[in-house]
Amino acid sequence: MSESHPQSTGRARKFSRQAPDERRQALIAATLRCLAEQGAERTSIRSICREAGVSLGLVNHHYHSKEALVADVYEQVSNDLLATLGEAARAAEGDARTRLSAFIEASFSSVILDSGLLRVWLSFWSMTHKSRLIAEVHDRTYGAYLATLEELLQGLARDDAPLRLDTRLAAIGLSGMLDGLWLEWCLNPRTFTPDEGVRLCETFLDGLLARDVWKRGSP
Amino acid sequence: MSESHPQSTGRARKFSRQAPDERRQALIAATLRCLAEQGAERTSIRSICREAGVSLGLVNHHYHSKEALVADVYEQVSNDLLATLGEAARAAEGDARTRLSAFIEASFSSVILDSGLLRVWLSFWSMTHKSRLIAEVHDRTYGAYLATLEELLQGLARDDAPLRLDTRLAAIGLSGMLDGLWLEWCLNPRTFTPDEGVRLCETFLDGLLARDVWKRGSP
DNA sequence: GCCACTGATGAACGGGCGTTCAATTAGTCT
DNA sequence: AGACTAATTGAACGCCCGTTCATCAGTGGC
Repeated sequence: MSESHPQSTGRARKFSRQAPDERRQALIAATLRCLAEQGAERTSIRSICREAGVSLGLVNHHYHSKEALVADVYEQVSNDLLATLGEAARAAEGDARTRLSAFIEASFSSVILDSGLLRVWLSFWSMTHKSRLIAEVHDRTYGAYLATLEELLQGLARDDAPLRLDTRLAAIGLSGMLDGLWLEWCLNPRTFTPDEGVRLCETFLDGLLARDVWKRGSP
Repeated sequence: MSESHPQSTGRARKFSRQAPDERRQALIAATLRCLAEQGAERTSIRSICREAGVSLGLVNHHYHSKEALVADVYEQVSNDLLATLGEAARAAEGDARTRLSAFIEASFSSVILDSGLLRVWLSFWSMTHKSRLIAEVHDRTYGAYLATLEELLQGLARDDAPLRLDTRLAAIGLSGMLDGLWLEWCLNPRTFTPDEGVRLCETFLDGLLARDVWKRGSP
C-alpha cells in the first residue's frame, strides 16, 4: 500500500519530507482553511499544524513567525482573487463596458460571496494596524486591485471620447461599492441578492457615464 | 478632599460602590477604549478591568459573559453613531438633497474616519459568525441605519415627483459605498481624501436621480 | 448602632497561546 | 552500506486567557 501508512513488513514512517516550497504551500493552504472556518482569533499555530497534518514546530521552521506566514497567505489569496476577477473581465468578449460588467458580475459570484472569505479578510484587516508586514501587503494588493479597475475604466473613457473621467477616483468609488456590498452581503445575505448588488454597481457606472453628472460633485 | 482618596484621618477606601447601571456604563466605555486601541484580539477582560480601574471579577458580576458585554457595546456605539449622523442630516436646513448631503459629509468627518473606530467595528464583525447575540445586534443596528438612509431617500423621491426610485435598493447601495470607502480610508488614509469620498457618494446619488439611469440596470 | 444586602475583590483553576530547541529521522550522496 | 544533511518532531517555557467563588466592605433600613 501507500508508503505513508504502516506496513506489515516494517515500521511506519513517522513523517515525510518535502521541499521547503511545497511545505510552505501546504502550510499556506492550511492556514487559509483555518482562517476561513475559525477566524483569526481561533487560528493558532497549533490549529494550523493540526490542519496541515504536521507537528507543532514546523511552522517556525519554515517561517520565523506566525505573522510572516499570514502575510504570505494574504499575498497569495489577494493575487488569486484578483487573477480570478481579471480573468473574468478578460474572457468577456466585447467593449470596455462589457468587460467591466463581467468584472462586477464575477465579484458577486458565489466564489466571492462567501462568509468564510470574509472571515479571512477580517483577519487580515484586523492585523494591518499592528503588523507593518501585513499593512504592506494590504497596500500592495489593494493598489493592484485599484490598478486593474482603473485600467478597465480607462477603456471606458476611450470608448466614449468626449467624456472626461477621473479614472483614479472612479476606480476608488467602484471598489468602495464592491467591497461595501460584499461585506454587507457576507454579514447578512438576506439584505439583498447578488443580482441587486450587480445592478447597484452598474447604476454607479451609468451615473459616471452620464456626462454632466461628474462635474456636479466637483468644487 | 474627595472620599475616593486616602485621608489622613482614616484608611483609604478600597473601592467605591456604584449603581449597576452606572457601573455597566463605565465598563462599556472602558471596553470601547480597549477595542479602539488594541483591537479584539488584545482586548481581554483583564485589560477592560484595568482600563475601568476595577478588579478582575467585576465584569462577570455585571455581565454573565464577555460576549454579553461586547454586545452591549455594539448596541450603544451603533446607536450613538447613527444618532450623530441623523442629527447632522436633521440640522441641515434645506430640501431632502441637502439633508442627504449633510449625512454624507458627516460620514466623512474626522469623528467617523478614525482607524480606532474601524478596529472597533472589525471586532464586532469578526464576532458575528460565532455569536448569535452579536449577529442579532448587527442585524438590528444595520437595519436602523438602512431605514434612516431610506427615509432620507424617500424625501428625495418626493421632491422629484416623476422619479421612480427604489429607495430600499438605493439605501443599500449608498450604505455600501459609504461603508466601503470608510473601510478603505481607515486602512490607508493616503488612498483618497475625505472630500473625494464625499464627491463619490454625491456622484452615485446624482446617478440615481438621472431619470433614465436607474432602469438601465433593471431586467 | 447594627444588620442584611449587595457591589466589589482577587486568588485560583484549567486551558490555550507563540516560540524555542535538543533530539530524531527521511532521503541523498558517496 | 554508511554517513551526512536538513526537514521534522514534540516537550518545555513563560505568559495570558475567561470564568468561578469564597470573602470583604460600603450603604440603606431598622
